[in-house]
Amino acid sequence: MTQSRIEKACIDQGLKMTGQRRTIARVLSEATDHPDVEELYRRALVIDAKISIATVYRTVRLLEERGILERRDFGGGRSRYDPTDRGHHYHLIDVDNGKVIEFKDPGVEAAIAKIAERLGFDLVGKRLELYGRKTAGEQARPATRGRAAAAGAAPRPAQDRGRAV
Amino acid sequence: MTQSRIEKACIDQGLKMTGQRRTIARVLSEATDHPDVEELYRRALVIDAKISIATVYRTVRLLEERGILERRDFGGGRSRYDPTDRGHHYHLIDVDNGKVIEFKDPGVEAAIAKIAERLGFDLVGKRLELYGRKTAGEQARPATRGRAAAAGAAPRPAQDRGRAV
DNA sequence: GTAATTGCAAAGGCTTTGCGGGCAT
DNA sequence: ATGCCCGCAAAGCCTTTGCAATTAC
Repeated sequence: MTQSRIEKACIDQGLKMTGQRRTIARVLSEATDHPDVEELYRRALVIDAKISIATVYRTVRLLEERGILERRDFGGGRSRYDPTDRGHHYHLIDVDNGKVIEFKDPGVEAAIAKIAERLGFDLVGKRLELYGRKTAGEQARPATRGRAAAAGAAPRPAQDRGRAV
Repeated sequence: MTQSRIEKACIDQGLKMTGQRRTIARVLSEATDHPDVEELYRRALVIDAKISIATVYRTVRLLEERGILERRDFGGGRSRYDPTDRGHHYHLIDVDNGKVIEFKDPGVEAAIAKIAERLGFDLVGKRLELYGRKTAGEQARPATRGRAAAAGAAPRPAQDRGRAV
């Protein structure tokens, strides 16, 4: 079995590679969405039936501190994770199905830089999230919700009344 | 005693005005920052020494549902509240002291609209937050931290390792 | 060999909620 | 009068943590 993308990043960072970390690294490497810890745990369980969720929490935190992961908060009370090596991008969340679309845009980039300068600040971080629904005409059928769709696309948990915009 | 700005909004919404709601409405009307529930509770206690924090939670939630307040999440695990009648704006958080600066900008506004159109979405919400520090030269002295500064400007709680960007 | 890591379960922080009594309309 | 609201304390949810056993280097 070849070494996963994130595992390589861990090794580059000099992290001690345990079986659990390798498992989590693999799950993260294979993900194309923005899973939360619970979902990472579920996926990890498939590979290692006795991994603990505490380990998942500890690992994502470690990876975040090492700059391998970025923690995101799309509302809903749970943090979601995004491998840094996917490059800088923003997110558009489809409110009908929770799907997250990534995008870049030099226009906003420029506008943001100008704002920071105008206000006299050096940016250390920025967050831009758009929430919307497909424009009528190409409206997606709000998928029949038998079982919650693959997480990362899951409808918001009860705790969330709407979203903090 | 004249009726506060937020109290008027509550009445317009047909809400039953209890003493506690009037208190919270007043606190919200007088705030110029983005307090969290704990801070609202502290301020409300000055006016009504026996108000309960549960009531504050219930009230901000109600006001949010009625569109009188907007819930914001600047990281740190607590929601912060922003009266809707202040108008649409974005936020720049000074990472050195937690202060929140509000701003508007037609440039980003336009860029965002263009992005939504390009992706084929109708926006129902958006979030833009910038995190930065004052540009060197006009660098603010990182205030001596005896007691936590007025909340809404409080340094992030321990739970927060950095910020979900 | 030794310091770091893991699993488990308990604890923590923020928020919600069940319940009996009280209050606005 | 009565349905909504309040305070209290307990519970819920996500996340962290203490501890003893285990593991990577």
